[in-house]
Amino acid sequence: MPLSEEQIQNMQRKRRQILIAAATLFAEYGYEGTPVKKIAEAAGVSFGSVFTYFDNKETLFHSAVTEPLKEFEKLVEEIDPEAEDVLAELETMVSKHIRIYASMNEFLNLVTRVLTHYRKFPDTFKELDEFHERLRERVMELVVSGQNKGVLYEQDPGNVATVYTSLLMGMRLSLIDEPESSMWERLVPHVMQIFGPKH
Amino acid sequence: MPLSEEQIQNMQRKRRQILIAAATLFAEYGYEGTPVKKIAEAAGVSFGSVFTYFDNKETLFHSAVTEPLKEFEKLVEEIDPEAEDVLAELETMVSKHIRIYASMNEFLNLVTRVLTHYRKFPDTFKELDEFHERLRERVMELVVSGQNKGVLYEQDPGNVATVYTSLLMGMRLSLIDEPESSMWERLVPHVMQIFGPKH
DNA sequence: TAGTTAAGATTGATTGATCAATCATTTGTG
DNA sequence: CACAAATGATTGATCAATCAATCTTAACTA
Repeated sequence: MPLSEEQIQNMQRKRRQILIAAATLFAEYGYEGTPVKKIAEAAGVSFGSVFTYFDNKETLFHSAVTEPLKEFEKLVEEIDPEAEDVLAELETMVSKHIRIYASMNEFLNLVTRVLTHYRKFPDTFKELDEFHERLRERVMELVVSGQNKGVLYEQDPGNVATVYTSLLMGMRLSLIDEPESSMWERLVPHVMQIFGPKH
Repeated sequence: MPLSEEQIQNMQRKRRQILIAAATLFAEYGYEGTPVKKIAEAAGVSFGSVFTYFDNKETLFHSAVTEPLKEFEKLVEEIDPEAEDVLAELETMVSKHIRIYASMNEFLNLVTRVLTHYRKFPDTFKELDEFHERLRERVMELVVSGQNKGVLYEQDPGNVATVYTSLLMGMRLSLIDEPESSMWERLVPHVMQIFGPKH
């Protein structure tokens, strides 16, 4: 009657496959634009099986967006607001973020869909917004520290953080057909300007 | 047999009403998420009439996105790369753009949908991309002029223009539930930093 | 060990709803 | 009357979700 360890692992793998296929297709074709049938095919699973793993299409969408988000939590934690050399810490952060935003085209497309459709996916939007707020908070702390240490010009740190995170999302949209990561790298010093470094 | 002047005007008005309703609904619910029936209702027109004005739903979408774009052409033309006082010209431009981007939530949502779905709407995407390129070009010329005059620090002008237009789009996404225009206004000096003004 | 049972996962045909597009009919106008 | 615009019922396609039937396997039995 109970499932064996192997069966449980198989089911977990299946669930992951469905999520991956869903994320890819939702990112490419949008929520209404991707039939569950297609997700099932891409995941190598029968149509019916999708509904044994997820109550309905909406739940699947929510999970496909929010579960990968956990992977990105370390992006927030890696920022050290207590860093001695604030400018170096900022440059490391920007460089890392740029590289990730450049490479996560698919997932960020998905995020964009939720943002532009936030009335339709309020719960999903809320989780994204909370993540964004945590990131913004950390950046803000680092900016405050830099201003106190005198290595950054005085500006409203909240606004600086807002402009920074906005710029990351905006670059993802503007360079949407620009997979060339080197183009992105070249923008790092320009992004740094936002923080008002004293030269 | 020929239509009277009044009839022609009525038809043109009807066409405009359909386009306005379509833009609003497409922006809110996306392409697949808005039935033609709903557009017809919102425009105060019968279902069948939509198809006497537009061949099909795709054509209607394309027109709803690209026709309002003509209104924005003056945003590009208003930038004067020959301006004496480059810093003042830049600040005027940024202020104007911020105000417009803050107020055009609906239309820019629509634009974002095309960008994230550019494989599905290649022709529409192309027109948006061309507009973006014209804007970027003008900004670049102004930056070059500012650097030659010595009022801006030397940076790659192309990159500066890219970062600027990216930031505008990104702010629209980040502040998606922030209709408060005053929040946007406060970001003007931060955006100016991108251009590297000498103080 | 082989055979039996039952719990639970898997499947895809079916159902009912929704949609874009068509088209025969009606309405309005010169 | 003649022509063109306007209408909405109809058509055929597509979709999410359900569900009865099938398969898989752990647990039990002799």
